[in-house]
Amino acid sequence: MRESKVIAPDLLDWYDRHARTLPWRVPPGGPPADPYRVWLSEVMLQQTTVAAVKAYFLRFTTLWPTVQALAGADDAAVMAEWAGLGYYARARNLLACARAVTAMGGFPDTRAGLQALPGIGAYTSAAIAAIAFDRAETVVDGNVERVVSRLFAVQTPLPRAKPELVTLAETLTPQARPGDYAQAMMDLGATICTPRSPACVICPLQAVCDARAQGIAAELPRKTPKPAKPLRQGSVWLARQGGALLLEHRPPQGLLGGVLAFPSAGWDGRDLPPPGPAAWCDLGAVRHVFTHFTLDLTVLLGDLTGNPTRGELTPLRQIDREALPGLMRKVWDMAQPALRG
DNA sequence: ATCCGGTTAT
DNA sequence: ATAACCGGAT
Repeated sequence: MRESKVIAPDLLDWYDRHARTLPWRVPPGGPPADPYRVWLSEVMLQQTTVAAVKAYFLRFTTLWPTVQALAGADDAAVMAEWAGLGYYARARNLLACARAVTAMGGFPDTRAGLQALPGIGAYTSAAIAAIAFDRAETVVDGNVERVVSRLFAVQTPLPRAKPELVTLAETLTPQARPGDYAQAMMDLGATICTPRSPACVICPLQAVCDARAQGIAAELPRKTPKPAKPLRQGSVWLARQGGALLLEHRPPQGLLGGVLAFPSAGWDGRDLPPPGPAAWCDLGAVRHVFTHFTLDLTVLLGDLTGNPTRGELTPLRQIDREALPGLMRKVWDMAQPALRG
């Protein structure tokens, strides 16, 4: 059992003096912000920095001041305004969510109700419930994970530590001012308890921070090193004869087992020669990321001058792109200009 | 060149 | 359980 901590009073005092002023924020201590603006900003903030979001938020709220207005917008207009922000599934979910909310007469005011909406997951539902509806939900984003892992000097590496960090974070959430508290945690993570060099000397929580006491704040949270993906290289042959290309079924076991593919070699443990005699023309390389490695495959096109040694000649028009694995689709796509010209 | 980060689909 | 989705920061 870990020692419990009380941080909300000190953190809220700090927030009252140092809260960032942001277009979607209201000042600390006052009534909560408009749920529409909280939702819109939180969705934009998913995987995206505050600096990048500001201009988009202003533009969206000018164009569409309410969720009803946004619900009535053309899909294409919203996609166009979102352009440049990235992760475009967010924009599609944004519209679906705006329409659902409009149909139900307004935003749900509970975390569960919010999380049932498109594009709203564990983080965003808690953030809206806390910030817009003053509910004592615990908001855990990357900032909070970092702050909590340091406060309690959690040595378990992420992502395995996630459930432990959520549990610890829940013990810290106050009943009073949960919205300001949530924003304070994120501001602390963004401005003081930063990933690289945390400013512990000016941190309002330095006195209760275990990592600070142990001098390991900058080393936390630990992360399981992503298995370094080695780069492998190989060749794939587009062996042409008349209007047909050589295709083969890969060996039933192992990588891409049993799927249709253009003959290839050099990257999957097999080191085979070209599937027939031809003068090969280098079309360039396709890159494909597998679970354990990144593959650069050199695409070679040639007209067979003799019998193929493996595979089956398949008429071009009979080749179904959708029947190929992703890697081979990339190869197919790259070859299109050459196969026409 | 590498790190960072929520949600959804698979 | 994990990969796909993108752009910005370091």
